Amino acid sequence: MGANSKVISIDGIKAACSNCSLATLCLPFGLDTEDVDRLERIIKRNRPVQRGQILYRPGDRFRSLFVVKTGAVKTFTQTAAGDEHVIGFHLPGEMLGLDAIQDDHHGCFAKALETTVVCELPFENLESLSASVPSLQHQLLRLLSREVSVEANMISLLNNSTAEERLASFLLSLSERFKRRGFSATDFFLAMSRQDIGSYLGLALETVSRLFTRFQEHGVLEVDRKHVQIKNLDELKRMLKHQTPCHTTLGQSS
Amino acid sequence: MGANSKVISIDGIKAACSNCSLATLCLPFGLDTEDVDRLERIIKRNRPVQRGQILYRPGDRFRSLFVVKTGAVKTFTQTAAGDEHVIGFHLPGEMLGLDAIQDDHHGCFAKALETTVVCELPFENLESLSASVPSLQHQLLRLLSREVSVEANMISLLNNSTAEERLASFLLSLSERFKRRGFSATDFFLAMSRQDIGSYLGLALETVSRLFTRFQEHGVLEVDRKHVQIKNLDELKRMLKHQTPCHTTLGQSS
DNA sequence: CGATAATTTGAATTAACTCAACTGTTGTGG
DNA sequence: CCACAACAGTTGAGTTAATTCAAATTATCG
Repeated sequence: MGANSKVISIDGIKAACSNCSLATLCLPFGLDTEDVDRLERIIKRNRPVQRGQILYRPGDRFRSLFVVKTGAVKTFTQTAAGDEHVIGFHLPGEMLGLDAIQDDHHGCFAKALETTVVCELPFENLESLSASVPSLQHQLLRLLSREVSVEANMISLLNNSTAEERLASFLLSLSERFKRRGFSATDFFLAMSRQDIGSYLGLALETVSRLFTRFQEHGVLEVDRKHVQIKNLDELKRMLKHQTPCHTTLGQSS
Repeated sequence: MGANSKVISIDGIKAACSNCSLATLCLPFGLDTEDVDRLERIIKRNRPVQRGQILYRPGDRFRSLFVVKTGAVKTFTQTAAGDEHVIGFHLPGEMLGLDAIQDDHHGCFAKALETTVVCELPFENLESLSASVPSLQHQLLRLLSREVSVEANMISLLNNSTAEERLASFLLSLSERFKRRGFSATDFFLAMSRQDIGSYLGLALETVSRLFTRFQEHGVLEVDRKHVQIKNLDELKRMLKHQTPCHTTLGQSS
């Protein structure tokens, strides 16, 4: 950490927010060159996390926020009985750990769904830097606020939608998020299992499976295991038209 | 606004965070006397809002955060068809508007459920003050983070609980919140309708009504219209024991 | 006091769940 | 490289928790 930005670190990769394709989706958004430079100096670039590895677990001391650079992470809790409750999925450019600022400890698990690279932002440093960089403070507050909004949309989705609408909403959310990161909005791979999707959407995994089948039968999707192709984006959108509130931000997880 | 703290405003009431019984639940928490003083200077103390009045609506420019001093506020969206989806209930000491920082506009309605007094915190002032008062910045981030956690718990509740568990959780949340504000934890009045509760918990209002009846039959509650007495707190807690995650903060709204 | 709104209660319906069996995929060791 | 085990996903059938629709009852307010 704290390496001068001109020095190339041992593994040949530095944090380099300034070159990062995700910069406009991430904390550096709205910062000028000099401020990005200051931000870079506090970021730790971690080595890749392998599929199945845990980033943090409940009770862990909260030290850093994480941003997914590549790969995917799921956050979840576990009951005494041992079953998982998925809270969210985090794709490149999305931050995790925001819920832990509150009481200095993490309250859920974060696990890599595939080989994943994250940026680590030591929170104490971030906080003190924010105090002297107004645009960084603002962006941090915006990120938190965005998380609140996104979760409120999720609550609304769970309260007022059928299984079909939930899955449609989930797929559209993924589509949007991939698109914004420069990937195809209609052809992508799911990093998570049917079980995970079901847990996230409050549905039985069998229901998720049946819905994939039905969507395919109706020509909305082409599904082959983890590979999803959206064949009729409009129809997918139409599925949740009627329950749209005032101004919708599709229920995404981070 | 910006009145010198020694000057008594026209209606004889000043913001007076320093004397406020809610200070430890609110933004001043953790601030020293001098910093609280600075905070007070940017707070607008508004006249009471009557039952049914709107504090803000979707599309309104976001200018201020609000803290409920007395009374109760509900936040909700409305579909094109005109039905409400309740997002949360806000009791004394709880903040609202945090979701609007994100895009500078409110995304939901905030309506007083009864005669309510709120403190208004102009966000621009709050933000610039935060930059120079580290403990205020920290407390603001904590509040946002807390909101994220609370909403995550709500999502978990909606995903994994029966109607009975949801209502039990809701009542326990109210109980906790009243208790912390120095009111009775077992004897209180509901500011919201069965309809509102149902909308908030993702249940039909008839289901809520039936559950109140059942809880009463089982000796858990004594219910008379809006008046609720918890007769068996332990039993209420037992209802959601089995689904408890790692460390539970009961699903409250703010 | 009468009208409108809120709540309760009943009966029938249904969306999603659970349980169960089967199929396909992936990874491992002989 | 194949066999087998373990896991992930699909499909079917019966069950159920909560819903919807409907009616009756009880507050609330001008």
